[in-house]
Amino acid sequence: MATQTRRYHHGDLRAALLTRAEETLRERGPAALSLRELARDLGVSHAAPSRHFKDKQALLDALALTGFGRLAASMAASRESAGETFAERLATMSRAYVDFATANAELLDLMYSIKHDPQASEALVTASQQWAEQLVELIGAGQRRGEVREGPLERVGLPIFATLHGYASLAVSGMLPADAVEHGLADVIAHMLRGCAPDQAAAPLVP
Amino acid sequence: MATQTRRYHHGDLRAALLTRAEETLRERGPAALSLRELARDLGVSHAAPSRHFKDKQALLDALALTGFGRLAASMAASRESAGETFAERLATMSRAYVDFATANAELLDLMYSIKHDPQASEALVTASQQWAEQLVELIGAGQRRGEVREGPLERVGLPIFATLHGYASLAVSGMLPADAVEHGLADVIAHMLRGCAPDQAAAPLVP
DNA sequence: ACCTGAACACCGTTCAAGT
DNA sequence: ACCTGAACACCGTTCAAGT
Repeated sequence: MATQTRRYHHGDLRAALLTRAEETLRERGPAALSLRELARDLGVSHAAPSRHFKDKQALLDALALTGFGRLAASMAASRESAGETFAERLATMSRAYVDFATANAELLDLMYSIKHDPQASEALVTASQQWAEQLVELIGAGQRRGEVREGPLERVGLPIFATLHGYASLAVSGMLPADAVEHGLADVIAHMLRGCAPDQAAAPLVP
Repeated sequence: MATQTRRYHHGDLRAALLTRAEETLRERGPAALSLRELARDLGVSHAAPSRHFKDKQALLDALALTGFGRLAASMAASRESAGETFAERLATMSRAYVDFATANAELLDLMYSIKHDPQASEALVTASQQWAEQLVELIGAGQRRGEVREGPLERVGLPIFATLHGYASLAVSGMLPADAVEHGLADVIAHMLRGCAPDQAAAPLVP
């Protein structure tokens, strides 16, 4: 498709690049992401993106950063609608995480793959830990209510953290049939509750 | 190995490509993997690899396949040295999985990232499920011993599966300090045991 | 059968020059 | 300040031709 009028200055090239990159990632996967194609799609020269991202990795990092931001926001939002008990609130938060993961499968992969990179920016590393902190707060509240067993927050939280992340990861990588994701999540939540219930007390079941 | 005594320029290019590719993956990450560089390293023309792998993806698939094979083998080997009780055997298998993951971080990523691809070969998909089946067998044996609660194997197994996979995944992606991996694993195993203990019975602790 | 060498259509990155 | 256009050094893939 031949371009017609091309504005010299793009209105907000940086934001446009990120938006388009996420679309491409979602629709055609990470291998199909190319700076040159992005520039072409936005009607800009192939060198223009370098004004906003020093290289391709910088664009991927920025994309991951927005992902972590949206994940944390949707988990925070889920707290508003959550119930009173630890079981209800854990279930709500778990659903928020798994929903985000299935709705943003390729992005989630990008978000976590970036972290092997020792070059990863400070901002990215802290952003990646933000959703875990919401879970940690939840567990602390559960302990205060006597619904979660005693112990250091990280030690009680780590297995919950791993379970949730692992389940989302299985769902995202297609190891779970798509129609089994919602159903399996209930079993996973029940497992997490049993695992962190106070001794000698049956964990409350999810509704 | 069916060897031809006669060779043109290289003895076993296919195997050499896979070996070298894994070294590069481990040392310089997936982005640094290039067929042309591989060919250069092995002293062969850049078109030679296409005789053995129809394209780059085919080489990555083959690499992932060897990975799943080795993972399944090392989990199977861990069964030999495992104890009698479900708790001991679960702990041994979990360690085998996490050890493989940390020793082959980039490869593990490749193994799972390949599966979003609907093009993934039949062989790859079945190989990716093989280690899970060993875990399923273990759980079945645990149920027969009365050490794991009743229920369909997939439903009881899925949370264990998710937890183990998630923990390895956290360790691999660097979200866990490297020196915390071994220590955290004990908590994770204890959590799994509590989560699948029969009702009204305390789960045995790992040694 | 296995490999070479050239060719093609892409990349990411850099930089002097334009507006 | 923001972008262009050319240049450079890479890619993956294909294919006629060599051995």
